[in-house]
Amino acid sequence: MAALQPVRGTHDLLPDEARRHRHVEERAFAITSLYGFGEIVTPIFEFTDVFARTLGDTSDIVTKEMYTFTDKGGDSLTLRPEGTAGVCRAFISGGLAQHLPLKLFYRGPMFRHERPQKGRLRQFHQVGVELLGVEKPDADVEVIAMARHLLDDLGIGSHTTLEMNTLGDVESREAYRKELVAYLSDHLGGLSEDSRNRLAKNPLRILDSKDDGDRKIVANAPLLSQHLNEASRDFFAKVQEGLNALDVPFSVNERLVRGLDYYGHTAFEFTTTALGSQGTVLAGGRYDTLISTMGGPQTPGIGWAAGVERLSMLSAELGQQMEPPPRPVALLPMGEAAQRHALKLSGQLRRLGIAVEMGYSGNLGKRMKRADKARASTAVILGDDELAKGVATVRDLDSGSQEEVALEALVSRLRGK
RNA sequence: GCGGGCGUAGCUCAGUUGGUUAGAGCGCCAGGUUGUGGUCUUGGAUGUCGUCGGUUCGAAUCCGAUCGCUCGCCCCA
Repeated sequence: MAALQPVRGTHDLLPDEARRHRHVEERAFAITSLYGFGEIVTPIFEFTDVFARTLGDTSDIVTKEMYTFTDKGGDSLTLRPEGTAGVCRAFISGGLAQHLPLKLFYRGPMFRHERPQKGRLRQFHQVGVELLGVEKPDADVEVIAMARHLLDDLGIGSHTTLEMNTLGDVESREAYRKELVAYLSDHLGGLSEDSRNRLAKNPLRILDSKDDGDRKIVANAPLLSQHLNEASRDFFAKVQEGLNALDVPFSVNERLVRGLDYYGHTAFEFTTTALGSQGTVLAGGRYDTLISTMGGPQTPGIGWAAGVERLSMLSAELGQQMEPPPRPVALLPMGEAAQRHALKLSGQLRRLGIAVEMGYSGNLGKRMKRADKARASTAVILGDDELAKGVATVRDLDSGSQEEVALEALVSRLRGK
């Protein structure tokens, strides 16, 4: 037990859990397909710069959570902590600008070196989307509605709520930032240590602080919404109108600030109370400056990412039933001639799309037991007696009734089941 | 990175104020039924009591360290 342990914060997915996990990914893929998204697969590691430059020098991800290592060639590489930076890098290196607008879906493992908790692992999985090349608020509406659609599809829609905010465009944000810093500087003494550190680097984050002292100060702080220029205000209004038109409920949370530097305009977050303190289930926002910052052509983007483990836990806890895998037919050959015959039969049946479970060894009783455990619907007993008569015994495992069926008729008989 | 709780069989857990051979249920294996499962019944196996060290005549039990899990903080999916 102590000898061989998985690396801290990593987790094996055994078949039952893996199935649920896969279900989430497949539904996400299916739903996003309905909106015209196609899958992109990017490497799980990139040059460290890809993340360090884009996520922001002050983000927690960059300062303390990255899995960074030096490879044999001396390059600094990092296991991807999130998906957007890699997708944008692929967009630039692949010269995809000529295919805009681009709707991309991705899924796969992400890595963050932090203290594991319920719904938080060091290797975890996300599904996410990026819509590139559309600067109009229609894109925001579509992408957010799609997120709602997915959560509903997974049966957790009623347990999640959508909060949104706008961070405005660069001009609005800079103007606000100045005023916020001025206000907070006047109240420096009351701020927590964390927040004092954030003041110079990323003051907007202080709005989101959970520290009581900070909250009191923040309560009277100037609001971003009052510093939005007309374009930013108009943009946010259009997003809200669109969501209303689609009957996607939301509330505006002025203190919602995303953790990564590249966001502007729309920021949103679907949260739940059913997962302890890890309440965020799906989150995203607009990033119109990211690609150009990375050295690509000025290209607007909006996207979101969702934690597969969190979605999977939620759908499990809320009792959404998984479709069980198909029930197999169990073949129970007794004797060598029967074994050969059953082997052939298993091949035929499987090629017809019928699941087959073949007992590897043991007497009939043991094989029956295994057939039962495999949830087989039917057991086909093939012994020397039967073979000599040119028949097989077909037993219905639910009713317990059985009959002899001619070998020639066996395949069509089992197919009919 | 910081704080609290917890590590006993494959799983869920019990184990009295330290006292001899460490228990239950479930699961697993075998018999009852040498070719008939799911029910029933009888029996059986399985533990470096997370690890290392300390206190003690004696430690699963007390102390320390360490590893892991877990909950919360920070932050996030």
